Amino acid sequence: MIQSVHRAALILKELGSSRRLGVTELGERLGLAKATVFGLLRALEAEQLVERDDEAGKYRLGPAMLQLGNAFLDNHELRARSLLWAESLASRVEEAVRVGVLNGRRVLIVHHVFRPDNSLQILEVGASIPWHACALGKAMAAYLEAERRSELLDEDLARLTGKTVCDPAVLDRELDQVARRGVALEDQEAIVGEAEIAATVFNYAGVPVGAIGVAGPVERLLGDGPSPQLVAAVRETARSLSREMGAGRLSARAR
Amino acid sequence: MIQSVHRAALILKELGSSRRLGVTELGERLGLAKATVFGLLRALEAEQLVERDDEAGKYRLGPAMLQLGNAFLDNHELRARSLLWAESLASRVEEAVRVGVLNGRRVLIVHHVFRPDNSLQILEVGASIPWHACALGKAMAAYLEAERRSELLDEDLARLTGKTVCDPAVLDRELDQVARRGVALEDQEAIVGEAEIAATVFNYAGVPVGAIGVAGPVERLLGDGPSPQLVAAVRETARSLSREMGAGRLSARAR
DNA sequence: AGACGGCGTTCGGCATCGTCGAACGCCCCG
DNA sequence: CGGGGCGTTCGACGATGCCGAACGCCGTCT
Repeated sequence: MIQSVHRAALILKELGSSRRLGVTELGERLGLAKATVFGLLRALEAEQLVERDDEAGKYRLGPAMLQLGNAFLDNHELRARSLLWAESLASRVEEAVRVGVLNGRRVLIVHHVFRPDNSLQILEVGASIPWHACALGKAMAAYLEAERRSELLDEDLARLTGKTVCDPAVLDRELDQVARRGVALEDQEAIVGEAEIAATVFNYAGVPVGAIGVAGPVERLLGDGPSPQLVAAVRETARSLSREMGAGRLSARAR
Repeated sequence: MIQSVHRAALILKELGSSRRLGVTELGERLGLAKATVFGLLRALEAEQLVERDDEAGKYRLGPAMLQLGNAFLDNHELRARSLLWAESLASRVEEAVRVGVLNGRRVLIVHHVFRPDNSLQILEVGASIPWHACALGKAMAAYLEAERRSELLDEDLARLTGKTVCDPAVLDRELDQVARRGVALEDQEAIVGEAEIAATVFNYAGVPVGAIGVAGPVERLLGDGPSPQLVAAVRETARSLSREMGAGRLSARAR
């Protein structure tokens, strides 16, 4: 649908995962004539969505991309509403807090508060993680309708560490448990040594729209069993956020 | 050039500055038939560059936008090389550090290290500031070739605060002074109470490719004249970064 | 309760617009 | 000095995306 737009998007995604590429290489990867790729690049360049590397005429993503990515965040309702809650959760439990949404088979981090201890941490906003390898993803998956859930379970569940759960049956049972407990856990399933405790955020209609959770060293979060205070804090924050999402919508409707 | 790509980009930019819009409104703003806009939106939606609001069928930017914005940062050479320098500058002077590049008539912040004092700060990465209202912008403008500089000086120099310098002649003289001193200053020209000290980053060819600077409360940065330690720290950091940018390119060439 | 207006959406025909292969000029390398 | 790789230009063909008009849905006004 709209060939040229589709192809332009393919080029952007290709450039996004490759630092810089030339016209010829892009043409080969996408199976397009050089002239076609060139035309598309020229158009994207005029929009600053793409820019030319100083030398060698190669292309990379352009600054407009960053501005639009930021605009996405600014317009994101869940993110906007979670800013204060995430901040207060982080200072309450003294751990990093992440907020994510489900995007296909991955969780996209839309907000991230550093652990308040002055240590050097990298910002994860914009990162995307396989849903089955983080507590945020499991928290959302647990409340999806059956059909969508089995879609997620059916396909490639990549192994990221020795502890990643890749068996659909095991994951399925885990999701049931998550739904019962109201929190999802993750024990070094994405990064060795790192764990996460997360809970689901719902909108006014009871549909999961995201998740919020605490991430940190496994010994502090899951020492012997998940820390009860952390679980309680995460659950309460998620519930407050859900209420706010619902209240927002309802008051908007009342207008 | 490539009408549909251009129009798609216009839609994205329009959505970026409006939270959410409907087909009709977009059509009006861009002077396009509804059906045309709809087709473009459908294509963009398939790429996740745009998503539909749950109710009311309005559209907003999609999650792929955030991923691409992040990919831009990951691929950004100046940003990558500035990470460590910015961190060490921030802890040395105990103030926030910003790194920016010139994008048209604005400075795009590509990296931002918080002031290390646990205060609540908002991340400015992705923000774009009129070049004449920040030290980063003036640091770059001062070293542009004459033609490009006068382009920047010629047009709308918006007033953001009472202290914003909007007179081209005054700015022109200030830029000469920046070039002589090797640092640019900004005194509450963007935000009342906030000042900045910045220096230019050059590539191997001596072309300004960005700037790095310290931002903070005016009394700490410019108390009575710019703090000499800060100026020295900023200058040294910018020079180190420049050397690294140059070295990177030269070694790449030597291959 | 009914009609209206506004919305997002579908349809189909026309001509525009993007696509492609081939050829060009440039640079680097042998 | 010749070759091969690159990004770029050209021109002609025809697929493709554009548009105006019509549809169906919802909320509102009377």
